[in-house]
Amino acid sequence: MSRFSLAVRADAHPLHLVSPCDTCRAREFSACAPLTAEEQKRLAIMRTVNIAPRCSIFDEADPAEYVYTITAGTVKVYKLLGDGRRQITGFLVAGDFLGLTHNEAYAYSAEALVPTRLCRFPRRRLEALLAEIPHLEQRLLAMASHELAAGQDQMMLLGRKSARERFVSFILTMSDSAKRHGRPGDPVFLAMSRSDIADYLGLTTETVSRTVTLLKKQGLIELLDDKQIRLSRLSALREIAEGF
Amino acid sequence: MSRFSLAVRADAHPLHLVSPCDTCRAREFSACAPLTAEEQKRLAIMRTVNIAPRCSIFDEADPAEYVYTITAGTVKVYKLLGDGRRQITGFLVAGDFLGLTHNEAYAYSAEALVPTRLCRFPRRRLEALLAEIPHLEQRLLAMASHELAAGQDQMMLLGRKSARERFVSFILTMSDSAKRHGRPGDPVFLAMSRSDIADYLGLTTETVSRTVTLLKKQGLIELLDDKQIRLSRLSALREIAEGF
DNA sequence: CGGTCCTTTGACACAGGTCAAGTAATGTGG
DNA sequence: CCACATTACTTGACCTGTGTCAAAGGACCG
Repeated sequence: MSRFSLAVRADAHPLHLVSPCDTCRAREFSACAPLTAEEQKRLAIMRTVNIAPRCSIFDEADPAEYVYTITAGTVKVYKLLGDGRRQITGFLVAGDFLGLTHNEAYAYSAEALVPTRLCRFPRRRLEALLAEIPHLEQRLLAMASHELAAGQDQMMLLGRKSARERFVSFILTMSDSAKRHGRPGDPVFLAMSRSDIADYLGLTTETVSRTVTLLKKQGLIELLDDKQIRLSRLSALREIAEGF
Repeated sequence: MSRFSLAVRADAHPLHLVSPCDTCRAREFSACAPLTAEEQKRLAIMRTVNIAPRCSIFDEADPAEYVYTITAGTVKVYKLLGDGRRQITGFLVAGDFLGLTHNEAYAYSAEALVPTRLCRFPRRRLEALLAEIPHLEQRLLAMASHELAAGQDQMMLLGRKSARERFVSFILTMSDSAKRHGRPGDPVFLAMSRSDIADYLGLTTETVSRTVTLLKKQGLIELLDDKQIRLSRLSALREIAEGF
């Protein structure tokens, strides 16, 4: 393991190149020595950026100058069609990587949902960094392969599931994700608006609203204060999500 | 660049660990020396497998023992819902990688569409290989990142596009992909059945059929023999696909 | 308080699904 | 090479889940 890969640990610098998510234990890297001058110099080109809610981080077709890791907050990633139709392709949280591409332009837009802190790194230099830090690349590959699997689940959701199945799948996924990040999984907290949920699930806000109302009436979920949802009958919800 | 990474070139062995697609030029690797005994021994665990049309390569939830590269033919990758609804998440062709996962089970099923040749490699050993061949991992990361972008396009298609927009996007994507692989892009050849197209686009065969008929009537496409489609008014088709 | 935005609810429309039948393509055995 | 079976594709009639449009609460905020 290269000395330099140790340097990108979470507590050494604002950039979480190694993110503290389920597969990536920040703790693993916390025992290493302080940075050398050479390493400090390289890391100096990283910057912490704070983003207010509803602020754009970058837009589709912008030149892809930076990659980011999210250190706090939530980001939505979306694409637009010519006439303004929107599809949200993912919600990213602390520990997630943003902006990785092999093209010269971003293929999607990214916007903060809540007050968000990012660490940014020039993409050109990251490519050089990747070349010399095999472990970083491994980690990125693991993250990409995880994203790929999640993407296939989402295609199944968008292509074949009913509105009810979509919403139930969504809250179950959010619950699992919260648990993996060490937050409570049962009253699920949904940071995003109805219209963001709709654009993520390929529905309209009206349909999402009606679906929630019906699930509530049927005693499958319970709406608590402050965008929290209790999963009242978990196994029934699981069956709905899997299409039985 | 490690000596070993040269050994996985296309002409040295049936396994295209390095695939001859747009970003990966098999030619790049053709000038290197013959394999050493050590390298030959490692490569001996690769096997060429021939698969007939409609034959399963592996199923969702099967233990993920192998990874594959496709050397000839076409493979469809799909997921099933509890009641049998199907979503095809991709069509893979020569040069594509199949079965990469960080879990112990495959997250989807794979089946040959036409007579197909695969090279398979035990996944456990691939992980070891990745650790010592940085260039292979870089290539995989590039492929994964390309797949990720394609997946987002597909989410937009499934979540927000009409049947007509979906079909037009589909044939344009197939056309581009054929061109990248050095085959003609204008009369597009669609190897898959209507029902596979439907399951890929989140539609029914009937809707696909009606959509094709209408596009034909409107002079936007022309159906030739043997599953070939001529893109008669390319710029109009492009506009439809982008939602204008 | 009064405005703005978000969410819910209702009435209705329509794209695409379902069911059914017909036609073309493909395969198969004699 | 031809009957015949089978599967793939197309077309029609009708239905339904979700979208559209409109309006009425609610929540938040200056």
